[in-house]
Amino acid sequence: MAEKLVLIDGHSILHRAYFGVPELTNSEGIHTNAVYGFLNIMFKILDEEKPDYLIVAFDEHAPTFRHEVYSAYKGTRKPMEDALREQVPLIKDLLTAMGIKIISKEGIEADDILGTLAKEGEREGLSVSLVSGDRDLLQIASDNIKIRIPKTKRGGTEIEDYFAADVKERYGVTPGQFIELKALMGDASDNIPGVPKVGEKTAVELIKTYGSLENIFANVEEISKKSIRESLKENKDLADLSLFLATIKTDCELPAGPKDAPLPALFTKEAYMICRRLGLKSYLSRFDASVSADAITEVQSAEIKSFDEIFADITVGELISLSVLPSENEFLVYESKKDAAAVTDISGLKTLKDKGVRFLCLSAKGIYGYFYDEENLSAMDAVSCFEDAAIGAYLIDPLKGKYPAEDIISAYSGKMIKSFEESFGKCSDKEAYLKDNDAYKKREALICKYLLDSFKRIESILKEQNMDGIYRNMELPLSYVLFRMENEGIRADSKELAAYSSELDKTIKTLEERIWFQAGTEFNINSPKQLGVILFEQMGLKGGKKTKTGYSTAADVLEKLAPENPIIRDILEYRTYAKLKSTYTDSMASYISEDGRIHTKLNQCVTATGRLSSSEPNLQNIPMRYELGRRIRKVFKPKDGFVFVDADYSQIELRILASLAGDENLIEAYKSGEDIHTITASKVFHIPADEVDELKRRNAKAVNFGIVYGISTFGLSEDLSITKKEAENYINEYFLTYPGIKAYLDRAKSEAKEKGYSLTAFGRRRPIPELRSSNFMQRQFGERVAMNAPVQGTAADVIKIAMIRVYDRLLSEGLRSRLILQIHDELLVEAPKEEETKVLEILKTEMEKAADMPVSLIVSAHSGADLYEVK
DNA sequence: TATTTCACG
DNA sequence: ACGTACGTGAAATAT
Repeated sequence: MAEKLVLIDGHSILHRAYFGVPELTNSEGIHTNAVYGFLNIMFKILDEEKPDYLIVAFDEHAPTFRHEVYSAYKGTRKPMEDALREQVPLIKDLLTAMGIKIISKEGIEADDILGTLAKEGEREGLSVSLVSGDRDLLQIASDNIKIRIPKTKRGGTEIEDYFAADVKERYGVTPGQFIELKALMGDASDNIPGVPKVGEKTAVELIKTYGSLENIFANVEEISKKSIRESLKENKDLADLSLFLATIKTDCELPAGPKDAPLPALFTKEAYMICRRLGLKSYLSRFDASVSADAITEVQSAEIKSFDEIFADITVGELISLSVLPSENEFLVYESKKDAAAVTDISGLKTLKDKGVRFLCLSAKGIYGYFYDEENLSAMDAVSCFEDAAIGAYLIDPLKGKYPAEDIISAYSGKMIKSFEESFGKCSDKEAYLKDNDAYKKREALICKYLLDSFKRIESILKEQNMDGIYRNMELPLSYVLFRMENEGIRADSKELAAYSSELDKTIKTLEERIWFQAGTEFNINSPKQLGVILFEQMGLKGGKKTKTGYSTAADVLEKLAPENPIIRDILEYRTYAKLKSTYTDSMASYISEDGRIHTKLNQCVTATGRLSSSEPNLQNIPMRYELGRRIRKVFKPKDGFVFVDADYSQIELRILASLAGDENLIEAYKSGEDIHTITASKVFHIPADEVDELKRRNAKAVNFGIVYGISTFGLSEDLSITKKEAENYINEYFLTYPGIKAYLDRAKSEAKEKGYSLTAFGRRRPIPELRSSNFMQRQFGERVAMNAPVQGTAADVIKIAMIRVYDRLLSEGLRSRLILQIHDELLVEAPKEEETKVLEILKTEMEKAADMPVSLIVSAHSGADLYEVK
């Protein structure tokens, strides 16, 4: 086997990567998408080829990316974006740190460097792979030189490979003729003029007939089409020039040859440091443990000189270590651990708290349990000695979704902490603590020290951004309320769940048989892939490809096919039953704990808008809309002697929108107390309210909803199964009816564009980086987000305030009723029967007065004997 | 691990 | 010419 040489066209691949990978920045805000994409492509090639030699070629002067030349020529495209430009030195540094040979030379284009190296490698008996995004390089292809063109398809990188024969097959010309082809047809992006009037088709035909440019001109009189003939004769010099320009040189003087560039070790300490700084986490795992350990130790040993002095380890039970900083003894830093559940002795902690020690936590919700066994404090009082760095970091950047210590520290103190896995491998906290106690403590000490620094920074940023109030008066006390709610849980009847499950199972079996019979074969109905093949290939139903992997079999697609074949109805029904069984009966049962209750997690630092989320299990998506699923709700019951009291806001988001926008017509419509969708229909369709029929009301309702989502004609037309034209009319009429809404949405967009984020009425931020994306789709998405986030976010703020107030009132009035769930615009309380009336009043009052706005908030509350009854 | 589908607000 | 309504989480299958 011949030795292998891989050549990479540096700028071209970086350029491809930049446009192929969505915006990506590290904690310092440096763009890294192109670097990341470059590495993806490079490592894919290296893993595949395992070459013996590797060279990356760059143009000496970076900025002349092809489309910039194009812009000078045609004036239609933007100059290279800064976000791409700034990544050129980054990738060069990283490649250098990896020991990879980079060749660039004043006065020589990267194309020519690559051409020269490829031919030289071939002469030296190497098999050559030349990686570029630029098809010009195809002229270099031979039997030993493979041109590899990566394409960033959705779902990953695919590489097109061209040996000489492949070029011939694909383009019908040899690699050598490829140059002549280009000389004839020209290439705007390369400033190659070509011959006027000769386009791709003509050029291919000419080359196929005559073989070469020279031969074409020798026989130019034979050419039948007059305009082409004349143009060729007139522009021979242009053709010659184009040929010269299009030809890649293969005889340049270069500082090094292929054999001067043996594949280096790549995963060096220096490279590790750069990957870390750039936040290229997925590449860190490729580094040898010893390399990363070396790199980090260098940094950290400089920070912690005598860690025994500042580190004390309070072992609670045998599992938990808490890191304390005696030098700042008013603050104890606590990182909550998964194993924390096993803690038994909490006296040490309580003593510290009584002494006035304050606790900085990463999830305070997870540790309140060590301090409070009685409920006798208001939410605000309960959190008075706690801080939560994760909540702070979430408020500053709610898009991350996760706030581990290492990330917070690197973002707000600039220090680096090795990830747990890097330090201890794949194991639990407990295992690491036992196995390598010294290292474990040392790491805790570092986290402790830096987390405190980080939090100081977080506090000052919150203040700068006017979110200190939200942090201290809303989120922090809420974390305590959530702790109480999670603890309380909701009772679920496992017997009824099991009974319903087997009932569903019967129907599933029946439907399964029927579907298999109709399909004529047994297959997995749950597999969209198999189902797609059955429906669209075997049964010949007409379905457009909709997903990136194949046919879409989503409900809305199938719904349209329902009249075609009865199997569709059965499949849809099967899906409904299967979903109910797998998600809502079988799995729900596994979450019932010993107390007979389900303790969902109410996540406070997950959503981009400020809403809560619920998981393990998700109790915010228990079926409701259809009777079949809704029946599941009967298994959720209050404990004996109690009832459920449930209260929900009526159209909170639309009311908030009306208020934020200050639209007089919509505000007035709400003040009238009449049905808002009917009023809207009446105004939009210019008919009296009593002539609004079911359909018109439904359409108006859809527009109302659409507006809140950041309406698009497409979305509305899909939702209502109407044409885009009709949808557009609806929207236009809507905006004429409520001009204040239109003005507000425009303002929301432009302000968010200017600032880079949107704000709720309470000052919560949502950054919208998509608004500055170079991708049209992304920008459009950003605009919808800018319209929706203030509305959804303000609603989230309002109910959070309500939750704290409801919690406090239940407590201050000495009631035994407890908040147990929040479902975005709805609160559920478990109340002793005798407190039912009182709780109905408390919920309605506290929720309605949680915010005072031009359109008042209306809450309807009901009680019932199970979750089915209360709604 | 990613994708598809679908439950909710 | 694209390919879309906003916000979630979970299960199942495919990779």
